Amino acid sequence: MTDGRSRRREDTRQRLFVAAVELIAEQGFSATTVDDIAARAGVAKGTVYYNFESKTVLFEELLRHGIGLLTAEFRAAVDGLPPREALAALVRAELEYIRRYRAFAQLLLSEMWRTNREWQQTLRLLRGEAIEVIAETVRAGVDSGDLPADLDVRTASSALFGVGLVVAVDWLVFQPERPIADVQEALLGIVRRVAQT
Amino acid sequence: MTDGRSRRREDTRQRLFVAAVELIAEQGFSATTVDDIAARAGVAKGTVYYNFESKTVLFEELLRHGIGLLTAEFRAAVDGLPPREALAALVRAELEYIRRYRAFAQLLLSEMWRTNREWQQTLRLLRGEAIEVIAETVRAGVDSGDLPADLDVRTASSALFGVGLVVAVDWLVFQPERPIADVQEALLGIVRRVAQT
DNA sequence: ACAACTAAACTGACTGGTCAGTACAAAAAC
DNA sequence: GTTTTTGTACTGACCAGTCAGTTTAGTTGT
Repeated sequence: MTDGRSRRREDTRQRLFVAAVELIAEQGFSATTVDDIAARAGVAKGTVYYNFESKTVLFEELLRHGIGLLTAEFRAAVDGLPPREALAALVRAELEYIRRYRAFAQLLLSEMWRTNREWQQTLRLLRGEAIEVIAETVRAGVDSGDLPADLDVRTASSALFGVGLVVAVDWLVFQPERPIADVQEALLGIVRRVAQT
Repeated sequence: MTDGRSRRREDTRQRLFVAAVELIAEQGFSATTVDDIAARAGVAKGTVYYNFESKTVLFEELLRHGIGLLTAEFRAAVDGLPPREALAALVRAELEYIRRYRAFAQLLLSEMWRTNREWQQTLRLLRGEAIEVIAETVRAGVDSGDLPADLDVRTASSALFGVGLVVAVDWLVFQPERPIADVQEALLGIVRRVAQT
């Protein structure tokens, strides 16, 4: 069961993910070479190809892994909460996630709105899954009258997702000395005002 | 003065800018080749190097050109207006700009928060110039009491800039069938609520 | 206990292709 | 007659992906 081989392999994959996410966040997918990733992970280039079909597949699995985690945290955050509290919980969860997986968030922000890339379809799908959690919450709030009736669910959801991302990453990149708690405060304040019926 | 030669050259440079901005918006800087840019501009590769020192310099001048235009429109928009109206005018100007230079906005969103790229310093500087115009307006509003006193000028300004960018580009990429006027409406509503004293 | 065996995991030199940048003679535009 | 553009060919660096060989972890036989 606890096979040392598969544990070792999972470890290598994890190290490759970490190396790849950092480098791609800094430089972008195309500017990051497989040799770079291997070197930063402390493995040989061949190991990358033993563990992943190709550079693109490595990136796609990385996206799946990262966004999957985010979606899970979204689901856990809203669980059982009434709409307006759930909305605040979502903002908190998103920022907490960005704080923890800073490089991944930066990568997401940079690659999210690209077109004409082979992995674009994958990213679009995953983005949809994460936003769907937000959309469910917003929809419930609008239906129950807890949120303004004229709120467009699809728009509000994707805006909320994007805004959290951009504000947090901007803060991390351009004003890193500030505590993330301040961003959370500011964003919560904005969301609360906008959510007023 | 109106030298036909320099006008012609300016024309070529312009065509190269347009080709480059479209390709880089779609694929990113590294994935875009000089041959691609030349081909899309309908120009020989040598012409690119006759007009620009290198691929990187072409991109830097492109950034300067594009953000310079945006900054100018910001300045024109706020000219003489009282703070709260100036703020609304800024949002309108930003969205109008994004509508007109869609590809450039997309490019900006993708490259803005990168680190470790040779042109990053240039971009950071230019971003500062554009945001400074917003910051002046916000500062004036806070000083005169037209905007909430507890508003952090630097944060609010960069947030406003980034949010406009992300919401507009998100709309353009994921819901292109919708009229941009809707985004403007939504954003203005949000900004108005947040700006309430 | 431990040596022999096996398959999984990993290595790194190598290949084939791509791309930024160069060179330059001839042509076109002004 | 000067500036700008073209077209083509070339170079050298770089890089994704391959593969034959090596190491490691677990298994089997004694």
